[in-house]
Amino acid sequence: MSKKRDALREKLIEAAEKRMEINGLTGLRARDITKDVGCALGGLYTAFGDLDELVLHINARTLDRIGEALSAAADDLAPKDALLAIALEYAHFAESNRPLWDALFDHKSAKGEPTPDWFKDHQQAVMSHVVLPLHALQPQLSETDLHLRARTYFSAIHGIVSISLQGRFVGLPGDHLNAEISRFVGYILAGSLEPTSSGSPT
Amino acid sequence: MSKKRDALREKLIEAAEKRMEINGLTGLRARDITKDVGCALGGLYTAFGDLDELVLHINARTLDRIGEALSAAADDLAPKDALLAIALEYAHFAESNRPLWDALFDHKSAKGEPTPDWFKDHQQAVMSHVVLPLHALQPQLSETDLHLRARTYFSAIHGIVSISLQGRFVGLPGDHLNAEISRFVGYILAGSLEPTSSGSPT
DNA sequence: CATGAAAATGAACGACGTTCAACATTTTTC
DNA sequence: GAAAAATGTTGAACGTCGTTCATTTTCATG
Repeated sequence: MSKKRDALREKLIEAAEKRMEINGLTGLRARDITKDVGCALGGLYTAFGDLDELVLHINARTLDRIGEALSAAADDLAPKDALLAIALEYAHFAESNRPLWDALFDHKSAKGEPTPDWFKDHQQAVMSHVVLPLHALQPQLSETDLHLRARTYFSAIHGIVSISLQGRFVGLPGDHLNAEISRFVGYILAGSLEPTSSGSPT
Repeated sequence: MSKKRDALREKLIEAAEKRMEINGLTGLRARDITKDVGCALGGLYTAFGDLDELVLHINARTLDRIGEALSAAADDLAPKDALLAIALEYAHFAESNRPLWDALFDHKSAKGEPTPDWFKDHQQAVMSHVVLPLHALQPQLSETDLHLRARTYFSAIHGIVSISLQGRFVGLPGDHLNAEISRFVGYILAGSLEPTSSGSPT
């Protein structure tokens, strides 16, 4: 029933992803993609409701790749080492997959549509690689707090990588990224494990 | 000689900024702006080379406002308190100026043009509010290292704020932002001042 | 007032995402 | 297997956008 349809969807995602790896998110044209696939322009709108929806599928794939990369990097490591390895691997992935990684955060759905649940699952899968070592380090945390801390840690690393890679911010040598991350993670781990720092800082 | 021209530029920036506060960066139309100002569509291109260039001027204004806000927040505080206050104020500014703040990071020049120097100056001015207390805390740092650490600190806070505000990431209560920032800054300050953590972490 | 340079104008252009009436194909029905 | 209904595919056409540029208007100067 939907065998052909699914095949077309897959081919479109593949072609669009290939285009995006070269020209980035802003260089993605419906006409180019459909030409690559060999279907009519309108065909894209029988497979997806939107060009945004197609991008969402590409981004889901990218999230999965990030998840695999983080998983491999943290494999077998002790919790603290895992957190550092994840941060460094995240930076490495971003560097070596710039257009795809950029699209992950540059893309905003034109209409006000909220992020679909199936996409959030892919995000969650990435986040789980931070949750695991964090849980090992701080087993007393509630589920909610654990996820809050994981998101905060991930967000901070993401910010460092993000602003470093988009060199448009005030020029500073960009190859110090790994060193900055290592030092920064060191600070966090040292600070968060201080038994005296349990009070709220003011 | 260029009095009228400068007046038009100013009116265009003002009108565009007002539009952006309501409809965001993606809702910015050359036709709307010029209609608001009362000039012809082409008039925008006698004042600016580009719509992107106009956005750059709005963003420069936003950076200046952030600088003022951070300055006021850190006023008179001890270095460690200043760093926390800056982080919290940055989050507060982002929350209460969403469209303008979003544009600051969503905007990418369509062509490959690098960020102009005059714009980097505005960025630098913001960063200087992090550099100052950091220098007080770690006076032994070289100029380069100082700016690297400042950018890393700013980037991390930015990442936390950024991912928290764009709620599309896996749903977690958003009003914990301040608490997360406070805790996180506490970690960094505690960890970075540990005399035993001078070795490279592994 | 005449003149020429500078600024302003808005119709026109090309590129884009999206739509939809027409056409083609597959499935169902008898 | 033919006819009919449902479904899938097509690409010309539409509306919107940023941008251009031949033309007109403005205005300081001789």
